[in-house]
Amino acid sequence: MQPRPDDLLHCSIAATLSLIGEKWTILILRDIFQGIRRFDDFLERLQCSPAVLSARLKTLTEAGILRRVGYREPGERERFEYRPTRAAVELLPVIIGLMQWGDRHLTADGKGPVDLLTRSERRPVRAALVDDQGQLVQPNDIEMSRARRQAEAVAESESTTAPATRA
Amino acid sequence: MQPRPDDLLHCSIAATLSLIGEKWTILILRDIFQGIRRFDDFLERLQCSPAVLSARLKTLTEAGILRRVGYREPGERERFEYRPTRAAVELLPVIIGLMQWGDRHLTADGKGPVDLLTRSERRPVRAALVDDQGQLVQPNDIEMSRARRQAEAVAESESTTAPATRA
DNA sequence: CAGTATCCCATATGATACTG
DNA sequence: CAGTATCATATGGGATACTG
Repeated sequence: MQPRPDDLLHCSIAATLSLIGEKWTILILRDIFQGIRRFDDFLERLQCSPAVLSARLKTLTEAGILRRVGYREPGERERFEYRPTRAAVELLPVIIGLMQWGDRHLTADGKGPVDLLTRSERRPVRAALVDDQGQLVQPNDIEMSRARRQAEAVAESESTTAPATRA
Repeated sequence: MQPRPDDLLHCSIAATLSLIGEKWTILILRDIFQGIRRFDDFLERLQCSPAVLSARLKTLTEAGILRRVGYREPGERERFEYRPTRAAVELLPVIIGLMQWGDRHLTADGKGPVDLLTRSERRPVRAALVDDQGQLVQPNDIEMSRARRQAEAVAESESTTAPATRA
């Protein structure tokens, strides 16, 4: 998915989507977080063509989101698997956020077919917004505005404030 | 973006993507959260064709993510604007998650062009994973597994556990 | 198993003109 | 302003065959 070049420079949302916004990419990451590691296993779960899968895995690997790791089981030839990197893990709020939204808004009972629990204490997990102290933030207490960094005191005529979140 | 029908039923991630996974949809929501409300303003910022914008706004409205509201300024004819609903606000972890990932991984200095602050105390905001008590959860403390509800005690031969998050 | 290479097609999109 | 209509094009993706 390629937005206009201008957006790629000026908007991290567009830039990220240009990397992981293709049709199958997020579903590959979903599978990764469910433990899928090998080409044929992805293929079976996604039901996409191997060419597409190959291309997406390559993009994800080049972006540093997956690592391609060779391994060899005793007596077997070398195989490869794809593992999540830290950059992949940092996409979890996005992926879990998508899942949670679908659970709430697109199912009859508001519950989805996949559970998320902490390993340690088996507590339910959800994506949320927090401040720099880890305290939950109410969504309509948020203001999204253009950052003002160094040399940007220029072009002051344009409005830089933003009305922001209000349902 | 239409994944295979099977996924729509069994995966909330795929289901949500089928609604908001199109090329411009998330960028429309980005603009919504920056206060954009009117057709021509979206058009100018997105630089997409009016037909596409129209279609996406329709999808978002039908999905209950936006509301189309008529208004009339004194002496003017009726105009329309699009406002976020609660369902839109619940997508913020996804949108902010995308932005935050791009800020961290796709910029030189790790900082993006948009700031997120709480209105009340002007603290930085980020997307994160929390448990049911609002406590932060470490990403690799998470286990994603098929929920076991009512009649699913069948088909026990298949492995239902998942290795999950490990970089 | 783990991919790559082709071919073809559906459709999303860009460009543009038009309407109330 | 707020869209709808039309047309040409690009490209993502499905199907399938092939390779080390």
